[in-house]
Amino acid sequence: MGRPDTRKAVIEAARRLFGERGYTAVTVKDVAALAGYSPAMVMKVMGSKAKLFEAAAPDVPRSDMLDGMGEPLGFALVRRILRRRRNGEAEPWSMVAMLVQDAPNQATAQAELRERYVQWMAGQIGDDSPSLQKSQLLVCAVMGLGAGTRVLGLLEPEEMAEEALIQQYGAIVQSIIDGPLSD
Amino acid sequence: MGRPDTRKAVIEAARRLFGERGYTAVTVKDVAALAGYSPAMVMKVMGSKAKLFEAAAPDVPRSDMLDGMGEPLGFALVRRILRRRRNGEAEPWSMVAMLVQDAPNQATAQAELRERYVQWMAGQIGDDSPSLQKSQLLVCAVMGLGAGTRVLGLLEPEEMAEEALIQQYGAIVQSIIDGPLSD
DNA sequence: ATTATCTATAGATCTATAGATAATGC
DNA sequence: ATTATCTATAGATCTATAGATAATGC
Repeated sequence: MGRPDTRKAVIEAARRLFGERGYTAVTVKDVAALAGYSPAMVMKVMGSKAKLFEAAAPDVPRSDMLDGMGEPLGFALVRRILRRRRNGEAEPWSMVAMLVQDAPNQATAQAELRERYVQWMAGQIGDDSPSLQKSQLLVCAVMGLGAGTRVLGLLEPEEMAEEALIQQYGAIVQSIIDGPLSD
Repeated sequence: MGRPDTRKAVIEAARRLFGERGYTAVTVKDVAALAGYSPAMVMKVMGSKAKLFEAAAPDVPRSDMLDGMGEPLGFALVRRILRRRRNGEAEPWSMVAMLVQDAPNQATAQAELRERYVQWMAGQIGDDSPSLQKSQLLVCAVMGLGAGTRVLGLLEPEEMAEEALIQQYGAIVQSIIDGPLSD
């Protein structure tokens, strides 16, 4: 039922749309159209819309932990969010909450996304024994900036210069990283 | 068409439900049931579900800026969020993003909620000339904690002691308030 | 012959409206 | 007589399935 390619294309289309609009606002028809198939085909290869959602858990922010080096992580994280805003790119951090709240199975989505984002953050810190507390605090702070800027439209460049924002909010994020916490 | 009381009861029920689940997940039938009327009555007094949503813009966090005094605002904000979690109460800060993203008219909802929350925060600071930058940064930081704890389930008491969290995240929030910014 | 894909449609919701009934005020 | 409220239902979507057709492999 469906070549592996079909399945892959469907999941990829779903990942993109769910990541942009959440679960409910995206219809099977939308996903099918983007993938270039009929809605029936999507159902056949995935079984249900809920299963499609689970298979298409949206991307963690790009693992480009490489770029922006030379700058401490806290500042780099903020800078990347503002760069995405400037370029009109999607902002994963602004969608996390909606993806959980709108998911067909909230508990599953919460566990999945929570784990994913916290672990990703721990990996970014790159300590020998990265503190889970630190990672979770960072997720809060970064998610707040993502949602504030992209969902509420706060801190637009006219209201606060990008560089000033990077310095101030970056310092906050960095202070969590440099903080004295351990598990 | 509907006594003023009816309208009030409907809006109150809607405010509660929308504040808990967002727009799409709440049906006119749900609101009607909670208010004690038929769905048709809700439609008659409000015109449409979208108009009902606009009339029922969810509450800003309780204007209990009074309590918790003796403690600086930054810590008090964090403390209140954790108290609501402990008591199983609704967390407005965790719903802001979803309310905007899921609204029938995103632009309207964004403008309305943005203004509301930023102004509320400015009022909390209580400076003679409260900085809008500060308020917006605070909204980001506080919203991040609300969403992180209540939507993603981060920083549960077993993972980080409440008081320690208040001290650390509270210090962050407070540092924004005490910071050198001005508009 | 089997697998991939589509068309057509059932069944479930949901918003919104039309028209009937019940309650209230004069 | 007018206002408040309900029942019944139209019309629009949406997910999911059944069954038909087209493509592929032997």
